[in-house]
Amino acid sequence: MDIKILDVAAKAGVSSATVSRVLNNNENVSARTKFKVMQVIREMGYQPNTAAKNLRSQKTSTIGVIVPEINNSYFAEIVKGVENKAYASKFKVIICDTENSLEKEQEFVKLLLNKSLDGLVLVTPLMTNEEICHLADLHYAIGVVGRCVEHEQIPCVVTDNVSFSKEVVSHLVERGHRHIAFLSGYADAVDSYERLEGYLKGLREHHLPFRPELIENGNFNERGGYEAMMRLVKRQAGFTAIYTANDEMALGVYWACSELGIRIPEQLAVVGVDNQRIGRYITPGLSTVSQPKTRMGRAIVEKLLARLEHQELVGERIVMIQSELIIRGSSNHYIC
Amino acid sequence: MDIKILDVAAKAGVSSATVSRVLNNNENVSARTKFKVMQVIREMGYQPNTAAKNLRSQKTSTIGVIVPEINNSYFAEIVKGVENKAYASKFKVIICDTENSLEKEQEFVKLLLNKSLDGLVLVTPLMTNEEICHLADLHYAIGVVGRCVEHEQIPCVVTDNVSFSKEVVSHLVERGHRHIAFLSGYADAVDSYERLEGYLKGLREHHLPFRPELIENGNFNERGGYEAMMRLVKRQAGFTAIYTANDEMALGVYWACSELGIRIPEQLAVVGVDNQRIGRYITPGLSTVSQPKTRMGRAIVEKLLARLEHQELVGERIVMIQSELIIRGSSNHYIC
DNA sequence: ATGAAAGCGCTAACAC
DNA sequence: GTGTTAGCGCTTTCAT
Repeated sequence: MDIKILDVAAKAGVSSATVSRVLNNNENVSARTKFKVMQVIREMGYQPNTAAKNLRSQKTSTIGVIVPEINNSYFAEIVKGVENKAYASKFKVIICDTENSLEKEQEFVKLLLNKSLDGLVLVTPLMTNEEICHLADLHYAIGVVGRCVEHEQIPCVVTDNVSFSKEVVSHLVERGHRHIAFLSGYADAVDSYERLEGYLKGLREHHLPFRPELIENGNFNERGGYEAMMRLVKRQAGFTAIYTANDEMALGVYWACSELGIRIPEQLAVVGVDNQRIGRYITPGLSTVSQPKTRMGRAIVEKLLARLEHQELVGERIVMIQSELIIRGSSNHYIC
Repeated sequence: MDIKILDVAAKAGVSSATVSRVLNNNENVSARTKFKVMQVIREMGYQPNTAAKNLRSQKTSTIGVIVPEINNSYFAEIVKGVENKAYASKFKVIICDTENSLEKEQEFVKLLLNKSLDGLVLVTPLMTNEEICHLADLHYAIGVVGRCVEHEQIPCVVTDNVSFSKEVVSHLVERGHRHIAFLSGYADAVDSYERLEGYLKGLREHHLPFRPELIENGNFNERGGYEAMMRLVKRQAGFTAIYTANDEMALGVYWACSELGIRIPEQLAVVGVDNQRIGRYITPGLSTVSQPKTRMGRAIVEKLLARLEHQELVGERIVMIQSELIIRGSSNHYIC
């Protein structure tokens, strides 16, 4: 059997309470005793039993993180930030890759209820805001990334969709474009909606008319982008630039253009969002918006751990992370 | 305070032992009692406390997985397999992204010692085989992916580096190549070594001489591949094809070729390993070897959980996962 | 088939 | 500054 605290206590000639105090850096231990105990701990290779500690202290030093798919660089980067920050605070991280299954997500949430987890990070969750708020009402510590949930005690890390989308429009206008199409993702995604909003605000700022026939939906994936672009072209609406709500759809646009013989950027400027690695390798390089994903992960953990420590949220509830427009060949061309 | 097993017992008019039996699907409970207890559990929304359960049963239903970097599709896919399989068996997964820090890796291993984890999966670990074997000697459940550790009780999931490398050579020979260069990763990496071995065996099989001046090291990254290719060319060794130990270095070769005006595949055939997504988008498409990463993750968890259940390893200790050669434009050209 | 009771290994309130 | 001790909430003999 393993060594337990009483074994250490016996060998060090003190009580288990004193050993516990040493382990938990309690003030009330003389330097001499502390030294002695530490020495015995090292000698015996003692490791405090986590389950016993958790049971007694009603804490686990563990948080969960739920992502739709871990094998997607966007989420993997966020998870990295979560793990790194948690590790720095001696917290463990249990992951859940839901594969877009609401059921699996809800199943995982039970780890909060059965006290396997001190807190939970939801990255673009499938659950409704009501469900999330309900958990927070029950005083569970929740943090959300990529969506804004209206609840006093829920910190949210979001991106500045509206602001960078306006920036994209400004950039295109500056290059001489006046007819800019927009490809959204699924209609009900917040990111989609907010990027559309930013696009519209950008147009207004530059006194450009909003033309509904220049809006299409591409479901956030490559094929969807391809098909949306085909529909747009067939409509003969006339546009010289396209802003796609993510890089994936931009790839679909590239694909469509190569089939249709449309030259990028001379005949069509393209700007995406996500700064996927591929964008740097395709020709021409894809202009895009870069979001500091790892930092987003770190930020939400910071908020969550503070909430855990002080029993309530501290500081700003909503953390908006600034993104950066990266201009590459696909939109870096002046038209007259 | 939360509801505990005694509350359920009281309300159901039974003892806590009976409730526990129901929860753990023990045979010795009458159908009637079981039904009644289940009903009360549901009514009260009872959730068994994990820490108490863990403490009492000396198990955690949790495994750890250590990867060098989670934000790398190769490892992310493996983690996905690990998580999916674990979830299917009601196990939780704690991740550790070491960022190639041996220290962090060793720190994480302590979770095994302090009983936070029932088992641990090491993906291309930094630790020495000795360290890993030592843990296994102490009867901790360990699984290794991407490296073969010689220990009775350690299951290993590895790829068929030698065999697919031979296949790559055969493919190139079939296209008419007789002077094939090889770019290895870091010299001490097993993958590097085995791929080199397969390359050499492939040459022998086709009665081609081994020419040491055609071997270079590119550190598994893009820049390294670029520099290695430059050295190779400067050497004027004369070769018409190059096999790089991963796709990353192949990208470096593309880069070098574009600077040097070498046409792929007409003047140089290129084959990589990993089937990174980028390979499909660059021009010409990169021939590569695809490894079923998610399946590797599932496989090691399967082994590990079986080992946990039966207290010892069952079935094959070494699982070799078959890879697939994907031929794209970069090598699909016959030379005379 | 069910209940009583003894811990699992630790922490913290209380006593000295 | 240190020791004693009572649990944390569950599982599992051992009775019955």
